[in-house]
Amino acid sequence: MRQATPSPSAPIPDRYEPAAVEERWYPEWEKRGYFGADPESTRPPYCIVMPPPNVTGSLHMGHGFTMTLQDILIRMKRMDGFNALWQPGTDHAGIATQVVVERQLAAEGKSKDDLGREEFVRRVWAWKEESGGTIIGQLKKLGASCDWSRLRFTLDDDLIRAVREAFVRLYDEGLIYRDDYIVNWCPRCQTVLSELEVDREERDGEFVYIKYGPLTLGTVRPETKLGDTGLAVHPGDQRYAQYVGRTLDIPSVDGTISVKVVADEAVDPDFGTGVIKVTPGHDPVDFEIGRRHGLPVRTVIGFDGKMTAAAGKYAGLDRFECRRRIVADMQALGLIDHIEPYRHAVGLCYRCKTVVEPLVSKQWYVNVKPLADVALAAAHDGRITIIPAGWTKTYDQWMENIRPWCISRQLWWGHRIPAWHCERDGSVHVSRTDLTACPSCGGPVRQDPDVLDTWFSSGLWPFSTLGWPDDTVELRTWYPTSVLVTGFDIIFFWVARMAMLGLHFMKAEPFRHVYIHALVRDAEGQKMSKSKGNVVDPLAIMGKYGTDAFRFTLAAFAAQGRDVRISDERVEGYRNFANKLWNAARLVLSNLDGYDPEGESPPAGLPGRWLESRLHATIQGVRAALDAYRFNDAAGAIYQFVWSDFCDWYLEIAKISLYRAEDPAERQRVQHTLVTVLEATLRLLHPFMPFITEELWQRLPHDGESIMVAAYPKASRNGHDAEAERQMDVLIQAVTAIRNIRGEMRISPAQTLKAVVKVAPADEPLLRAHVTLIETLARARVTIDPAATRPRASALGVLGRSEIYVELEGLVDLAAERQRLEKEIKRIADAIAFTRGKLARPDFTEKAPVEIVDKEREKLAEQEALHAKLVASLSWVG
RNA sequence: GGUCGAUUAGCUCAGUUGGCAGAGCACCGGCCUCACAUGCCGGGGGUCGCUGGUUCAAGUCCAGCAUCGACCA
Repeated sequence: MRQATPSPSAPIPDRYEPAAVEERWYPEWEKRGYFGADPESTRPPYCIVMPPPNVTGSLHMGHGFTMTLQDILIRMKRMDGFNALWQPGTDHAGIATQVVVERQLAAEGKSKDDLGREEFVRRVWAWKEESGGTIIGQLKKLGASCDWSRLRFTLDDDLIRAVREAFVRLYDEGLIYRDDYIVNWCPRCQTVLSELEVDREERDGEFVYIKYGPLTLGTVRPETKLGDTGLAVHPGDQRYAQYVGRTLDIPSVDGTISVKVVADEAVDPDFGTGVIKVTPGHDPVDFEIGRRHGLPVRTVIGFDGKMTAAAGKYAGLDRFECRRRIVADMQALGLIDHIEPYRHAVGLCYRCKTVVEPLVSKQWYVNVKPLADVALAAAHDGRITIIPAGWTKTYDQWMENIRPWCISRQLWWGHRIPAWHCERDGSVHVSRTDLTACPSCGGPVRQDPDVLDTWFSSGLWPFSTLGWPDDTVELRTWYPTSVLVTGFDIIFFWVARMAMLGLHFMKAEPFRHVYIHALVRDAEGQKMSKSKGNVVDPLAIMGKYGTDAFRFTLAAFAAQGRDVRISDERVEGYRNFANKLWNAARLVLSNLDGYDPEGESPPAGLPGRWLESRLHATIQGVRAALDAYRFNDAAGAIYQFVWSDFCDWYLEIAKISLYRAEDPAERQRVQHTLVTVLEATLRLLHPFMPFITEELWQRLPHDGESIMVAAYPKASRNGHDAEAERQMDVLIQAVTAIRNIRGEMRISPAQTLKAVVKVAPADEPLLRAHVTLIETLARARVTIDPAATRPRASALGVLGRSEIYVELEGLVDLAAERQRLEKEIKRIADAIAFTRGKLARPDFTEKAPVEIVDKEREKLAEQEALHAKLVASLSWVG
């Protein structure tokens, strides 16, 4: 081991100051090319494609969380010898981005139509150029080690080519088609929305019972009465059987309308009066009923949300105003039976919260059913594993009930649909290249005005970013990718689409694992939202406590299946952890004088062997946890090791050798243990806390140019040292026993105690060899004597078969010790009663495994011995 | 209405094959002990939501109930 990039002269502040360290190392890593992955490398591939954030967005907690987890995985795998690619990118986010720019225009008193399509799109690109770098810069603040040289944007030329290729192929395979169908329409955004883009919200409304000729029925949308073309009842409903098949002429608010009565299973006979009006033009369920029974579609609400000419005297009215007017008019005509208050779910545009209007229109669809079947199979035969497994069911249910995917959007920002309409013969032509004339008749053509659903391009992401449709070395190296890390909220939007399209075009799953994490919430468990004003800004947190503390907090709380609640207080705790590590390293670094990194490593003493054994267990635990995406377990194991094993115990022990350097060899071997264990710990922690670990690692003796490219620690074959752990356990117990007496007796730490150990023969060599350790850590003068008798006025500590007497003469009130003993006696007596009870039951002794029963007997014996000692010792303080 | 999840210390949460409940924070007591007061030492605190069942043994498995939440309709 050599000191590669030492900075021994630089003073080490006594607090960790993150800002300077972060600013120094990230550019350095980037400059040295550590983030770049080489497709020609012979190392085993590992790849994560980043779920692309909105190009014009900025980093929020959700990003911070998911990107931290991805960075932990990629850094760990990179260090572990994999050819690790973290593929970054951004999404054009069609509707979201368009809405933002429309708002900007509105602030200037303009609309997108004032500008025209070309100018508007230019304007969006300008906004993209202006704000597109923001989130990238923020990801760098977070320490994200993606290969920035491969950054992609969903509207890059090569990705546009991939989208066109995919569209044309699906079209040629007959999987893309156009259809007149009822869709969710946003009258504000002037576009169709997929089912997933509609948010449901409970609202108070009215359930209006209308007299409908001879019948009465209830509806929450009286205004759609103008579009009614039928009535429906349940086939088994005897009350209305006589009407089924008849056409009724119903006097209404604007003349008489004709409706046909049909019987359909979709009607719930127990809801309302059991009769529903059928408005195929404005309700998805009614549309289906209409199709089954041949009812005509009558559109009375237009794309602008206003009543159409077909609405007669109500034409031109806003749909909600029309509702009020119609109810009033019907009331006047005596057509209202009664009105009940009613709470029901309305559909809202997920971007602008306008109430969506179901409307019939011609749209482009993908018949995803055959793709879904394949995607479903892949999740069941082990090609795709979803973690935690519980989400598989959600994925299954969606795939099993999948409906045609509406992929056209009436937006201007996005991938224009590669279809051309002939203005002469009306034919439609789908093409990879732009058409200028109709291939069949040579007539003039114009391109379909619509753009594709954003998720169509994101669905290609795992392979389009790697060069598809070309057969690139990147694809051959990294596809299928290793894991997709994302939140449960986009399982349908994204995971499902990628699975379907990846399997379809690549004939292989896009990712082997899907790790689904939870949501980040505020300290009270509320979902963060701008309107609630409870948004916690990750950049503010990072600025206040440091990036490493922020990342570690997220990892430490990332228990599977549970949301993460973040608050300043929690991050502060891990800021303290970073500082603890910093100071531990400071202690080590300031005691390395005379240390020869190249020198022979002397065999470690007991504490060193113990520490190495603990490190070994920690490495095993961290690796196992990361392999299983149990980030909280991994973080917890390191935290515990650093703070408790390394700092609280080993460093305190090490000081004895370092400060009382009687024996240079002893000092040398302690230095060796300190350096090697700390160095390995830093590497183990690096994926979680990249900055502080690099900074400290560079100051320690080390091999290599950066911790980022150093090896991830491996658990050694014989790493577990059971004997060292057992022996150290005895010493720790001895120290703790004395400290406990001091604490309970409220004796000042400044007071050196006098203790006598009546040692059991088996422990005598151990305790004699390490008496200084006990004396120092317990602040006591300790005498080891197998034949010791108990001094007058002393406190008793029991240590296995040995006893420790702490002299209290003149130090404390003996009544306090008596109290302490009595408390202890009661505790043990309760435990004995419990164990005896267990052993007294024949069922237990006969049916439980022998080793369990033996363990209980052994325990009872120990408890009884301890009890006897404590009881006997009462007389010493009486 | 359907599906899934949650309910463990004052708070936030761990607890992977069933074998006498853990952490962090908060709290109480004692300490500025030469790495760290963003710290050190010691301590108190839980009938593991409720009711049954399986088992020698249940926080852990099964059933039902209650409360909360998410998703889907």
